[in-house]
Amino acid sequence: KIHAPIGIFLLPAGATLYRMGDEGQHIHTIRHGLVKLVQYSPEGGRRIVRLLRSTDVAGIETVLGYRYQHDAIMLQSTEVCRIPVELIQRLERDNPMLYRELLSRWQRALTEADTWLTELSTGTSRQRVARLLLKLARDHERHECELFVRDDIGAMLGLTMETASRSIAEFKRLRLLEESGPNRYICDIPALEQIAEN
Amino acid sequence: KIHAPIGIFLLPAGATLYRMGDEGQHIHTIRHGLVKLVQYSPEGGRRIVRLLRSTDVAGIETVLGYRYQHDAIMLQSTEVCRIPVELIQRLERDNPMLYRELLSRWQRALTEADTWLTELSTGTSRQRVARLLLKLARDHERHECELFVRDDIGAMLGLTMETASRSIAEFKRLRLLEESGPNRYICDIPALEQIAEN
DNA sequence: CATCAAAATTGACGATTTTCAAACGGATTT
DNA sequence: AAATCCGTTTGAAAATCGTCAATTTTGATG
Repeated sequence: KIHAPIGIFLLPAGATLYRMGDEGQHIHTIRHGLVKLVQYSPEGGRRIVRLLRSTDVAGIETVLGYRYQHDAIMLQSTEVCRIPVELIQRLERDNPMLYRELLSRWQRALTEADTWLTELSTGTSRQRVARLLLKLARDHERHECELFVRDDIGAMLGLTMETASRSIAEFKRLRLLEESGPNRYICDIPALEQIAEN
Repeated sequence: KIHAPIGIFLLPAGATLYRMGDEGQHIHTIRHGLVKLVQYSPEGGRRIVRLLRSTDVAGIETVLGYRYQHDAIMLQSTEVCRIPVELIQRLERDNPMLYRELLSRWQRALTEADTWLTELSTGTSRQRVARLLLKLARDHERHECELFVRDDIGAMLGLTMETASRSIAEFKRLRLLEESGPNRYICDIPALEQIAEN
């Protein structure tokens, strides 16, 4: 029925979907892959505030006419669906059910943001890294997770790259992480949970 | 037209509006005052993830049928307006404009959450405290702000009470904060900005 | 396979923060 | 006035983290 202006794109790791401050005319749903939302503080700090995965939405703020509030950058090869804002606004009239679904994505983003604060921005570096690993590996079958460059891990947890690296290296030595590919690890969930709460 | 089930309440500092995990049937708009949203991590951590002020909304998650995701506790004597969820859902049909306004509050909460991450959860303790003070005092005429118990300041910034206290005490000694009442201070904005970015 | 560049790790040191304890101050109660 | 309570401030030692530099590892490429 409405197929005209929607586009589906496959973006490689490292590609930029949009930049903070851009005026956007599209929202994007993630079909598969992984996207980071990066925000910069006026003082020049850089922080990754969220990760987006399958069914998450990037750039909803444009529906209300705001500029994009983050850089959206692919962490993995990612397929995104681009939807014009006008379409969403028509949706509000024509398909309340689907619109409501959109709202729930909004709330999901908010929940994620809060979790990020309570779980990934408090505690020692070891605890934060453990919680991030759990977050990434828990639902994944085989408890496998693909890690990012240490720099990004630092930006997610409010730590320096070196501190993040030390924790990860320590986990590897303790055999809580078993390498299963390039930057892929199988996690010892119970042991990491132990560290996360202790 | 629809005056029946809406209520306006004046709650004293320390009062609880709702608790994390409660099934709510109401959203609340803040008319004046100050509310903290507190979230607890499974590991037992406690973090204040947002402050709500005039025109902010508390508990929108109930519109989607979710349980409250935070404790909502008054930091000052606060007047709130309680609106039943069904009313909101009727609003979706009957008054799209007002409904759209609600969405924008949703987005505002999300923006706040992200700011909290990038500005109040990174940097040294001194920087974080300075940024919090700026946040509280900037728009306020006379650059006055009312502080909270140190414990709460710690929970907002991801620091211990003692560290927060040390920064504040230091600012007082440097005369960047001049006491103007019980727990009220007039802030030296430029000096705090200097500290915030340095 | 050799080479190169980028990323990860490690070490050493200094700065910051936490921890635990004690002292302090103001307000209220006895 | 003394005692008590509650929150703040301060002190000192220990733990943690950041910084800077050097080294190793990894992955890509010729």
